[in-house]
Amino acid sequence: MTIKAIHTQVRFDQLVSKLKRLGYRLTPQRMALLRSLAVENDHPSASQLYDQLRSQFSTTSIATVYKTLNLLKDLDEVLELGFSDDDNRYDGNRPYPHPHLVCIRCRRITDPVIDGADTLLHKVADVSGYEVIGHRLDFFGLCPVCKEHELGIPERK
Amino acid sequence: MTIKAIHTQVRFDQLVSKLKRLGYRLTPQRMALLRSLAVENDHPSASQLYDQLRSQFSTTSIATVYKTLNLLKDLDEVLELGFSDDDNRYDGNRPYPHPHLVCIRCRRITDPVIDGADTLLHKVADVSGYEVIGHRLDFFGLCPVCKEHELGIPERK
DNA sequence: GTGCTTGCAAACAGTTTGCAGATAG
DNA sequence: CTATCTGCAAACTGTTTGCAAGCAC
Repeated sequence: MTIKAIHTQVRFDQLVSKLKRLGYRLTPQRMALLRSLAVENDHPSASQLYDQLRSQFSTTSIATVYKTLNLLKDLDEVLELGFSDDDNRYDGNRPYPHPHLVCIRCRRITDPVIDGADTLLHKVADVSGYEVIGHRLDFFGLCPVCKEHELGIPERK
Repeated sequence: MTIKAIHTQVRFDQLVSKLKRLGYRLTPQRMALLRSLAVENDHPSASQLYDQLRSQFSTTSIATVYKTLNLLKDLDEVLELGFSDDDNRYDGNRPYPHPHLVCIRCRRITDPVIDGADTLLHKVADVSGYEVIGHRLDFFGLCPVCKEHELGIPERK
C-alpha cells in the first residue's frame, strides 16, 4: 500500500467520523463521494465527481453531488475553488485557503509547496486596515508537461 | 480639478485613442462606458456600468456593456475579476494582474499597496517548473468601515 | 453606402431548489 | 417509524449569441 493510498484512507475515515458524529446519514452515495474527495492531490469538478459516482450508482443525480459538496463546505471539510468561466473545483484534503497552480492548457490544479503566503497576508492586513479572513492565491500558467507540448513536442496521452 | 479627476481624464483619453487607432467606432454608448471605466479606484460590475449607461441612454442594453467589456478585455485594457458566486468586476485602470482586497460585507474592492507579490510569483515558478503567465491574488475580509459595524453597530439590510 | 455596432430576445451553462418517493438509523 | 436524503425536473443568474435595424465613418 502506497503512502498516497494510506493518506486517502485516513482522510476518508476522518470525513466519515465527522458526519457520523454530527448525526448526518451515511448513504452509499455519500460514502462513495467522500472516497472520491479523499483522494490526495486532486481537485475534481462537480461533474467529474458525478461521473465517478454514476459508475457505481447509475441513477444518481448531479443535485446529490452538489448537496453533499455544500454540506461539506459548510462543515469546513471541503474547499471550493470557484471559477466564473469554468466548473468550480473542490479540494477535500486541504479545506483551508492555500495557493494553487492552475494549468491553462490541461486545467490540472496542484498545490505548490511554497512559503511566503502568510507574510503577504499579514502585510496586506497591516497596510489596509482590513480584518483579513480568507484569501485566494491562484497562479496560472503551463505545467511542465504542457510547456513541452507548446514547444512543438507531440502530445502524449 | 483634483488629481483623481485628472487621472480619469488621462485614462479616458488613452482608451479613446487606442480604439480610434485600431479602427473601432466611437459610438456615444462606448464613450460613456469608457468614461465610467476610467474612474480611478473603482471596480464596477457589468450591471453597475449598465445602470450608469442607462441614465444617459435609456434604451441601451446589458449586451452592449458586455460586448464592449469583452472588446477591451481582448485589447488588454480591462482586467476582469471573475467571481463564481457573484457578478464579475472590471478594472479599467490597472489592466494587469495585481492583488485585490475584497470586503465580504459591502463588496467594495480596493487595490492594496504592497510589494512581495512578485517574489511569491517567482518562487512558485521555481518550485513547480510551471511557466507562470498570470495570477490572481484576492484577500477577503472586512474593510475598516464594516469592521466597526460588526463590533456592535446594527447591520442595515 | 458599407459594414460595424446596437438592442432586443432567446440561448446557454453551472448551480440551486422544490417536491415526491426512498431509506438510514 | 420518521426525518433526512435522493433523484428528477424546473428555476435561477450572470453572461453570451443571433439577428434585424441603426448609425459612425
